[in-house]
Amino acid sequence: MAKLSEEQKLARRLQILNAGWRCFDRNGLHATRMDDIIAEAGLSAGAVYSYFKNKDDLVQAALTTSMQGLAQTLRPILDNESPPPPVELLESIAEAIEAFTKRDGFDLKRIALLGWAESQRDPKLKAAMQAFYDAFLGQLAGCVTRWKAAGLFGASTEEAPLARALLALLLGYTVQAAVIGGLSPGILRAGVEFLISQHRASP
Amino acid sequence: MAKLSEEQKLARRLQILNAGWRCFDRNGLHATRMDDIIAEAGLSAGAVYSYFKNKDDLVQAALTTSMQGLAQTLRPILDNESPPPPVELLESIAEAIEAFTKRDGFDLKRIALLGWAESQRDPKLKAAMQAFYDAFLGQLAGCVTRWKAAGLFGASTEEAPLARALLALLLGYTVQAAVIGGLSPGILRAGVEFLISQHRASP
Amino acid sequence: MAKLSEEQKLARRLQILNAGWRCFDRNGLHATRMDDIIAEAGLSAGAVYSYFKNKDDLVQAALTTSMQGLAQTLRPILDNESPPPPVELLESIAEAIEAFTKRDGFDLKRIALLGWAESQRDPKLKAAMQAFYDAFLGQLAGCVTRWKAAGLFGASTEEAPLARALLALLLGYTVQAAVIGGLSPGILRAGVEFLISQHRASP
Amino acid sequence: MAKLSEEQKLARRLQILNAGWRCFDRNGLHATRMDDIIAEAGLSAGAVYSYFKNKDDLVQAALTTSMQGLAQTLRPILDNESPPPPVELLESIAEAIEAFTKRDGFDLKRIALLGWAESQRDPKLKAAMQAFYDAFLGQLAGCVTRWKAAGLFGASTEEAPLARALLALLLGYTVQAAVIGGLSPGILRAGVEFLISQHRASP
DNA sequence: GATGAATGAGTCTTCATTCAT
DNA sequence: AATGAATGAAGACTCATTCAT
Repeated sequence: MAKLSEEQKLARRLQILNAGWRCFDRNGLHATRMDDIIAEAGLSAGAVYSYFKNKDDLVQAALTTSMQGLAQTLRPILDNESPPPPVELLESIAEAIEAFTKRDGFDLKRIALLGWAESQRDPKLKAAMQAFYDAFLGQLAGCVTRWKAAGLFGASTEEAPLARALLALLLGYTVQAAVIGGLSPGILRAGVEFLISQHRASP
Repeated sequence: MAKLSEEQKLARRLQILNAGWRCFDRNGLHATRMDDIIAEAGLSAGAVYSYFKNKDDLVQAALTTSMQGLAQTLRPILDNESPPPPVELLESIAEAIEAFTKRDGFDLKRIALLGWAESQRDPKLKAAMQAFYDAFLGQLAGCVTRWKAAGLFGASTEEAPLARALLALLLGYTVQAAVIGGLSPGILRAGVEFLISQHRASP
Repeated sequence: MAKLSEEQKLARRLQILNAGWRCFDRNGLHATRMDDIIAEAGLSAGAVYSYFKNKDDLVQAALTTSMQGLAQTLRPILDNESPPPPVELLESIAEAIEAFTKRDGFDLKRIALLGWAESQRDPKLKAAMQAFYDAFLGQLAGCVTRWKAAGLFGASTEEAPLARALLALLLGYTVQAAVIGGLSPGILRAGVEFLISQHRASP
Repeated sequence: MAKLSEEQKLARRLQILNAGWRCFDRNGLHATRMDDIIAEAGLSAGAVYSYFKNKDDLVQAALTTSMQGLAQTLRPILDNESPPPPVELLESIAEAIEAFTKRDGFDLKRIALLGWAESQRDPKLKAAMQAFYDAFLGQLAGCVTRWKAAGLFGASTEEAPLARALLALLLGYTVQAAVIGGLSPGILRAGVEFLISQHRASP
């Protein structure tokens, strides 16, 4: 049989990854059997095992590929030299997340939940996850710095806690979208706008 | 072995639940073997199985008991007739969560992550989870109503989106605490305070 | 607690045996759990085990007691000095079997089937069964001898094969009654009468 | 391991069935462990489970395959347009049963007893068994009809009861062969011949 | 005597992975 | 390169029996 080109290999790998995501979305990481993924991919066991060393390898790839893709998607928004105000930034990140995670037959937000759970017991995954979120926090902190420079926040505003709060909103958005449903970037934005609208004692 | 009193049975059940929580915290829901829990509980297989029909039953109980306990813990805070302003409310809820979830040998926040993941594939659990969070959202919306009555928010403030945002902050707090670490109720509070401090165009 | 009289003990034993028969009838020998019998008898585990050494002992007792009871029931019919002709004898034996085996909540004919199956793997039971059927065959052979003496059969008639055929009819009656249903002593009698009515070449 | 042909699969299935029959013959349906069958078949657990869903499935197959095979074996004898007289028919059926059931390392007559017992608690098996015996009875009744047409029996002879009696003889033959031993088709034939030889009042 | 909670060896079944063809 | 049959270790659960109270 003809040798596969590098390109074909990558496509095949993605095909398996997609099958994995679909299965994981449906049944979780552990309850999904290799046979499920094999059947969903429409390949043979041997074929799948020639692309991934074992189940753990495939799980890692499914999770990290997802994270890397999201990081790449969010980069232009987060690295924006003059980021829009928090509320708008949050909404556009949420919309980017939504666009990136909504796939045919699965939703990467749901996969993210699986990844968080799995990271509790898998140190390698935990490290990857921390690196991803540390970078995310760093980018958010950068936005805060630029907001301060632009006069949107006072000089005493600390980057780290605010970045944490912003990340919390996005993470909490993801949990609600996956577990409860009924949430959209617009609603999140509205909620945060209402929160900020809290009456303050005049100076 | 005399007939066990209802009280003794409950204590034994809790003993098994604690063993389960410890094991789940350590190794996740699926990778934890019944034997792990049995050994951790210091009982025999038969004894454990006389309190829980099967592994799934124990998992359900571990997850729902945890949710119910938290709901009960938060009730006085959330049903407060004159709730403190958002920032303080968030901090005190986060502190209550912290106090409730930090256990000997495990952390129920980590268990919550496992529950979210599991709820993706278990409809019964998903329903329980939705009921829990719907109630939570309802209580938060109640706080918003009372804040509006107290003049803290304008009349046009909508309860639902704001409740969603507040829940997102708490959920995101939980994820960060479990997955990244380095977060405390105080830091969350500070972050939200900074967020609210955003300069606004004067009216 | 007061000491039980011999009589009470026997009654209690029979109570357990009845529970056993009911359970065995419902679910077979092996699929019936001791707990089933214990619950059906309305006793405690300890109580049952004070009457029967273990499950095998109870099974043996259930099976042999049933056989002994039937042997005793059939004795007057089989030891009759001037037995009625074969067809009538068969019908009255079948009727006696019917009367003996039809119980409240179970049917000892069905238990007999379980016993035959079990005797394939339990040498002790097999021996008991062979003794029972050997005695049965002996009694039937005795009837044949008396029929010959009474001129009902020719002198060349052999006892053993005829006894075997008669026993086969009764055993086959039992199987059909238990497995297919729709059989009664009267139908069996009619069938054998028709069989005997076969036209013979005149001498 | 290339793809197995349908033929190879059937052979493999039969190999497992044979192992099952041997084990069941030796130790009964319930006391036989899957590991016994697996070892007897010389396969791995997984291999056996790829041919039979579970133990119950294998038991069903062992029992029904046996019945189907017997039905097929007896068909030419039972559907014979001019059946030999009852005594000869019985003998030839018994001989066919003997030839069909006597296998290498087991005896399907003994398995039949296990099947009757099991059918008491398994509705699916009970239905299969009833269908099998109903067909058998129908074929025997057909023989009676043909005997009547041939003048061997009077016009008033009823098919059903006679068929029942004939079936009883064959079933009783099976029980005796399996439980007591010492019976052969020839002895059964002799017994029935003696039974029919009963002196009758001349017309 | 009676109870019924506890034990733990024993079974069925699954599923990740391999490798002969 | 590709296949998919075979492996077998691992894990959930049951149930006969005991014995402390």
